[in-house]
Amino acid sequence: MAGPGDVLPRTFYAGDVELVAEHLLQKVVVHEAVGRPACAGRIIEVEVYKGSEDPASHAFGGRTARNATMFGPPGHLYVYFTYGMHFCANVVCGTEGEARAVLLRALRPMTGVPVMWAARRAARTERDLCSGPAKLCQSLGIDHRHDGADLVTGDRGVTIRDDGVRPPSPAGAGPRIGISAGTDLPWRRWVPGERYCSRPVP
DNA sequence: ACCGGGATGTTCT
DNA sequence: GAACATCCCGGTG
Repeated sequence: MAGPGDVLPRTFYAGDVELVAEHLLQKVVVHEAVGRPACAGRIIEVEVYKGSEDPASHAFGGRTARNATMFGPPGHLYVYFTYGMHFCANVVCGTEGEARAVLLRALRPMTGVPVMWAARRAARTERDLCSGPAKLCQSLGIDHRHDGADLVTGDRGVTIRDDGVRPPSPAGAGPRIGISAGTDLPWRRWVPGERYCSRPVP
């Protein structure tokens, strides 16, 4: 295998979405695109979205063409387009039909950093590369073509791997960012002490 | 450091 | 027509 560590199995994603979110911290997102070096970053900040019962979730109100991937089986990438110019990536969790997902909010760049710089001209510091859900997609080259990608088989080059770094215990927890409903829920999770989070943490 | 406005287009009411 | 799981840039302190 080309990336660091072992690709996470399907069963990893099938559990309770809050636990999966905490266990995703310190795992490694790898994008191996044809014709360019692989790039990878360590997950340091995520958010939980709980499908039809969560007023902040795209799945609130039921299935549509856009959110269809969320309602599918776990271990796939749900990529959506927003604000006319940005892509954001979620990991589908739980069981098929629940529409639960974990939004990737920040990574610490690991490998292929020059590729990330080339993909994100606006970045001024290394922190700027992946310190936000749309920034990390731009740096890693993740877009609408990756919606529905299988993270276990790596059918579109994207996988998530365990290289032996343990998740924090306890993880940081606080309200989600950029939403107007469900702001009372502490469903943003991060690696305490990380400087590359999307926003300063409490 | 913090704040405000504009970019840009898909999705849903 | 409004909202949007965002980001960037230029202002001010």
